[in-house]
Amino acid sequence: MSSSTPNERMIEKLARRATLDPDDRAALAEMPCTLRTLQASAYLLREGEPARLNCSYILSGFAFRQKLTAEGARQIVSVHMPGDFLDFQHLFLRVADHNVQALTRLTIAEISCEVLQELALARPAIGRAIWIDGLIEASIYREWILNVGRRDARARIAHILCEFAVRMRAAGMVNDNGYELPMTQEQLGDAVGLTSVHVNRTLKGLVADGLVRFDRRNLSILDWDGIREVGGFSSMYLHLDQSSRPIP
Amino acid sequence: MSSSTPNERMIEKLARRATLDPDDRAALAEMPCTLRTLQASAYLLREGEPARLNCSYILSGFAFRQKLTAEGARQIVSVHMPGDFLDFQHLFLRVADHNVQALTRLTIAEISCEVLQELALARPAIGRAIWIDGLIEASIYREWILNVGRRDARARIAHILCEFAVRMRAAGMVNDNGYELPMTQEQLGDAVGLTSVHVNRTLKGLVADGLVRFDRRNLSILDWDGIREVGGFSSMYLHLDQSSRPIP
DNA sequence: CGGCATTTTGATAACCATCAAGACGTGTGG
DNA sequence: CCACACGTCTTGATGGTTATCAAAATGCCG
Repeated sequence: MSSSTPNERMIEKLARRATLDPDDRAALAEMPCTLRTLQASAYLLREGEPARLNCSYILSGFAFRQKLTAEGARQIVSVHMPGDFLDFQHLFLRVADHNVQALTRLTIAEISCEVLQELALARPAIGRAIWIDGLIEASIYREWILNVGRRDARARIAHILCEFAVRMRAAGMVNDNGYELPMTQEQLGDAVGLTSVHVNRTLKGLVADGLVRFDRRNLSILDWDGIREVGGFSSMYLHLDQSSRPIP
Repeated sequence: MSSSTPNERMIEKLARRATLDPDDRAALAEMPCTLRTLQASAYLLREGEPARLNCSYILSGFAFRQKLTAEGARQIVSVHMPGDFLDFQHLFLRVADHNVQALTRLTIAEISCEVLQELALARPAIGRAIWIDGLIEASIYREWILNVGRRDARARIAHILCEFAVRMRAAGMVNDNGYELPMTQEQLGDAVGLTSVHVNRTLKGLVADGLVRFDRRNLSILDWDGIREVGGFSSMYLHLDQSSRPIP
């Protein structure tokens, strides 16, 4: 009943994925969770590790998923913001296939996998919402494969800046015209498959062309249509609205 | 009860994802389906299209998912073989965010989304198996992002050849030492973010080094340890065995 | 103020794309 | 059976994009 359990933000996000009735919300709100705070760059999960008994989502701060090649090159495969589930796939898989790391100082809520599974089973709308959330994450992965595989540096960076802008807005994290980009240029490079040096030059190109402004990690998009076109960005793959099919 | 409905192969694959009891299997086997055959390169689903009422999986042949940049460059984001679900995400999402195309002549079984959803709800083990299947697909997407983002041409191609070898074996599609690679070098390039010209040269390099043999689209791996090392391949991300966590 | 991470800039080289053209293979129709 | 057309594979030459190496400038935190 309490209107501000830590779970609120996560519930709101799930409610955007599927219709939750008041009982669903109450069940989620009452789900016991423990808060944990991590320093930037702390690992939440390591590749090869057995799945945890807990499952967590972000309360504040940012996190990312990452994999390494045998030679040690790093690729960031996703970036996560408040409300996002972090190790949700380990509800079902035995072994972690990638690393999850805090991007900034991070506060998460941990809930028991067992409790969440029971809830998903007992209340189909909740299971459905979590499932859909995972499907949308997969859609973002597909777009990232396209981004890294077939766009040049300028388009890649423009695209990821657009994606962040849209997702940040949906998460309520935009301040007037821009947003706080919580990544170094090296991390940005790791997310789009470029070196930090080339990210720096390309980013400066976008700034020089008047498409974005970028002061001390605060990014403002000055010409939305322009940057959208450079990046070939369309938000469809984020399935922000109408994400949920009507229940048959 | 009939032991050879078209659904058999799909059931076997799901059974590798989660434990299905005889009743689960029977329910899946009895699920009505209609067969459809498509020519190579026919579209099963187009980006932007509203979700279908049916959901399909492959009986024979190969298919792939694909996205295009605004400039028309193509990126293949996944390749699918017999037993794989093709438009499963549209159980829940309203709009297709990518294209699905036949790679070879393709036979699929179509089942009603409604029926499958009801089944997934009524029989948790089935819902669980389908869910896990999607989680593994997401894991493969993550590996592909790493592949295209951080490996050079030689490693990229070695890696995808390893992945196909392992998945083909799991799908029972290997003939003695090799497998039939159902892709042109141009399609291979679209899957790893390279041009067909560069795929050709790189492939020839792998052949010249005695790692693989490649005659008329039949690929044999001659030196498994060697090619695995070149590609930095480890099959962990495929979650082939022990994919399913024990039910708490 | 000093130390450290991050950003910035320059010079050079590697990798891969692009363009072009020929070879090979396969299916089709005369 | 041959001729032809078409897709795919192959090879060569060239250029552009991005990586690499190096070092200086900036910003940030203690």
